[in-house]
Amino acid sequence: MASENSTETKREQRYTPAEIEPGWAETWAAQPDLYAAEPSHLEGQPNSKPKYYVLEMLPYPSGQLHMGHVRNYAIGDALARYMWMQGYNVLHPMGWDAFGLPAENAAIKNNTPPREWTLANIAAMKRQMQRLGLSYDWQTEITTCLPDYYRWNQWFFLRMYEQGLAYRKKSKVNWCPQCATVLANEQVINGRCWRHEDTIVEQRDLEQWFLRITKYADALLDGLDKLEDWPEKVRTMQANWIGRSSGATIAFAVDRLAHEEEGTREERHGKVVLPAPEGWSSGQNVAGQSESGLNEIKVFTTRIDTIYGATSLQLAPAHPLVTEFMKEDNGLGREVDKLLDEQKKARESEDFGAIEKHGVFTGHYAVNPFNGERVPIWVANYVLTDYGTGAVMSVPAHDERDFEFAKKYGLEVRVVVLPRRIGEPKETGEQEEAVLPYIEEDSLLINSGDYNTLGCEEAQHQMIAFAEKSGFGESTTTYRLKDWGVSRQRYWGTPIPMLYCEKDGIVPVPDDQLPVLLPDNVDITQQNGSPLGRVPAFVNTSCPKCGGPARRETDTMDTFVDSSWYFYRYTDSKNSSAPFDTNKVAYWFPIDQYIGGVEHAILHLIYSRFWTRVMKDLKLITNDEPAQRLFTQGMVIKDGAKMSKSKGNVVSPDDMIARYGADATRAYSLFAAPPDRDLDWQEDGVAGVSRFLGKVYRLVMKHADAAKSADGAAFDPATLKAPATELLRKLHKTIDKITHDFSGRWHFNTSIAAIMELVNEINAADAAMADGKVPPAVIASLLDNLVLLLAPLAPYITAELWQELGHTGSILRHPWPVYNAELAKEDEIEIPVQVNGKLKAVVTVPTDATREQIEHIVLSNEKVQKAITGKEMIKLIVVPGKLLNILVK
RNA sequence: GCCCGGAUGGCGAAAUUGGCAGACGCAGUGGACUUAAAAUCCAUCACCUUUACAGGAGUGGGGGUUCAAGUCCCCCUCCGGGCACCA
Repeated sequence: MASENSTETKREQRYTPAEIEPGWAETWAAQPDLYAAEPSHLEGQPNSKPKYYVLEMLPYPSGQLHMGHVRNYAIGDALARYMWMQGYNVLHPMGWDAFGLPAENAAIKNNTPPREWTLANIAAMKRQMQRLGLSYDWQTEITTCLPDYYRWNQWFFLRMYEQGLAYRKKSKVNWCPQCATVLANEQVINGRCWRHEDTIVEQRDLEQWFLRITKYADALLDGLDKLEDWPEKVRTMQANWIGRSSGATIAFAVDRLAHEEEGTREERHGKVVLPAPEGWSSGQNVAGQSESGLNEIKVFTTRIDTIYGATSLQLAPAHPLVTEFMKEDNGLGREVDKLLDEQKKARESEDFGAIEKHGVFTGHYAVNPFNGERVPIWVANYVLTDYGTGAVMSVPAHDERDFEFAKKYGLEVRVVVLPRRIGEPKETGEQEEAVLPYIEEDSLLINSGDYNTLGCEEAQHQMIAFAEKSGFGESTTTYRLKDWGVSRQRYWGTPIPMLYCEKDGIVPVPDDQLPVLLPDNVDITQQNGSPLGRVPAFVNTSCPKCGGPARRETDTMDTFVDSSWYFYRYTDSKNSSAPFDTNKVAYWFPIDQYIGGVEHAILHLIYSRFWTRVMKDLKLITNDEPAQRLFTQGMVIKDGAKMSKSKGNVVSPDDMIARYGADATRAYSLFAAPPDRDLDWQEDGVAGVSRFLGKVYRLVMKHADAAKSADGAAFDPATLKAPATELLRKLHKTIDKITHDFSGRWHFNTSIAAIMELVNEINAADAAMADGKVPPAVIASLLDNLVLLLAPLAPYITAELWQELGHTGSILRHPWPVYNAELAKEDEIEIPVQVNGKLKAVVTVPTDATREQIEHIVLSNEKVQKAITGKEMIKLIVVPGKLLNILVK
């Protein structure tokens, strides 16, 4: 009988997450208000709490959470729970980035409509999230593929159209043959599609809708400086992507007479800078002579100060003037075709930095407006068509690429800038060769007419001013950033709310006709353009202006439109008359903490910053930036590689939950590495964390009755003795540490390690607690606080134990433990003693010992004595509270 | 090529300001409990020499500053990520 009883007790105290967790998950799901924020209108009322908006990036509903999600959400959830316990009004929402190509692919493959497939996936993933015990307020949930969300995409698009920020143009665009659609520049990585690493993106001439993100290029770049709480890495990546560079555009007149004087192109192979022809003079207004635009070549340069050293011009093979020249010269045409081909190959190769420079002389000359010299015009494969003007002035002496090119083709290298330290310009040729190309800007000009002896920077100012005054040039800023192409020739996206009327041309859909609904039952194939174009009932409509027949735009929007503003919608997700209430956004924004993967550093994070600035200009919001702080967590890897189906190293969250429980799975993802670092998933480690949770469970269960017997009474610290004092000291040191971890570095791995230490120490005093040597009030304090400290990291077990400790109500609403410095104070500290820098002993001294007392204790220590006997003491270094170092000889 | 990370036991990692390197956990080894297993608990181990005591080396490599360096300075190697003929 007795033995059966004890078996019973043992079973009861065994930690079995499978018995604890599902019940709580159900309880929580049945309380929709549990994680709801207080409404923003309570702000300013007595007792109103400070707001805290913590957000994890919304997932694409693929159907399955992966460990990367789990890690991301475990971090956000821990923070949300901690902030609740700290008394904040927390907004912690979740939603679904539900448009996108995988739904269409699944539709083609499984014959399931994208909508059905997507909604089923959402339901499945939502169940997984609830099983993980994540504290989302599902009442604010958003699903971007539903009309009540995407109608606002259309609404914003119309506002941008009104502002001239959305426009249609024909241009070369990136086309992924796999996706059968156009891609934005941001979605092309090394010439390949961001979804299909092996697929080379083609260039196609198409008419497309663009959003004028370039208008905000300066604002987006300058704004980065204020985002101090964003990772440096992300800010750098965005700055590089925007790629601002300032310089000047200078027009060189084309002298098309030259070749008539001097034989064939090959014979004149442009090695020499010819003297200026009659009638050309420095500073001549060449722009005025141009009619077709083909009588001049505009070059963009950041180094106008080196223009006297320009010994040729280099045009991109696709430059209009080159096309012109090719018409007159078949030989040139063939060579240019080769260059074009090389450029295409370069775009498609893995590392296009390695391409060899080639070029061909056109046989024509242009005139340098500064010194009137004729310089040969070349075509070169390293000149890009779509950056700057598609033409550069080549200054071999002061540019690495130009130097390499000039050496190869025997073009003149003319030095026009010298380091300040070289006072004597007449260096020997060899020495000059050795330092070329010389690209430093902290230098002086030579061989540059009126500008000799000026510093580079000063020369740049003066030369630009002269060019502007003379009308052949101007100060120019260029960007690498291009406007955002948002048209997609796919079905599963937001219809672009535009019409084409024969009479009125492009006509926007009026607001009162929104949303333009995405039709169901569409035949999705990836041939012959947009699937919507094959739905007559969708395409054919009437013009709101003239009432005549009109055609709808059949392209849909890039899915990155959806995620550009979704976090605003959470604050007012049910609003049917506006995307959101401006006042609600004003209360919640900016997001206090945004958490997600670094892979969105350029895509989502730059688009949403752009959208925020547009919305501010539309007076919808008042914040400049969406998120105050950004955190990018590391990847979850397995066996040193990113988890992927093809590698067969995928660990399923469901599997982990089934075996170890959601708490252990989550806690392990926080314990195994600091959150910003990559995490190598080791199942033994999950088992270890599970063992730790079991220890906590048994510890609390064993002493819960003792704790409850205190009945809420406080203890008097003055009456306590060891081990109670020591346990309380450890407890308060742990409280201090974890509170710091949450507010600062987020090293939850060390937070959990600290709780492990605490548990180990309490366990070591198990006998004393069982014998009643520790007052019940102290036991209650230890266990209550232990559970509270663990609550943000392991919600299920702490909810269970909180109840077992006799508490009612959600542990989330219980205040975070308060650190008591008095209880944490040490009576004695251990001080390491070094002799000549080598550790010889560790001595224990009272915390309040004087320097003399410490020296006395140390010098009378046996081990120290042994180490210094017979030697002469030179110096004694005492670092109070830290260390003591004796130098002997 | 340029910019940002990183390199610490068999493994994941810790060391917040220059002050006991390796906390915490995993794995390993030995033991207790058990008919047995699971679960749990205790001990042990972290590299070299040594049975032990003890000693030595040691935070990717080389140099430097300092009483003292994983931490600061200089040079180099390797790994990860980003950018890349951007004029």
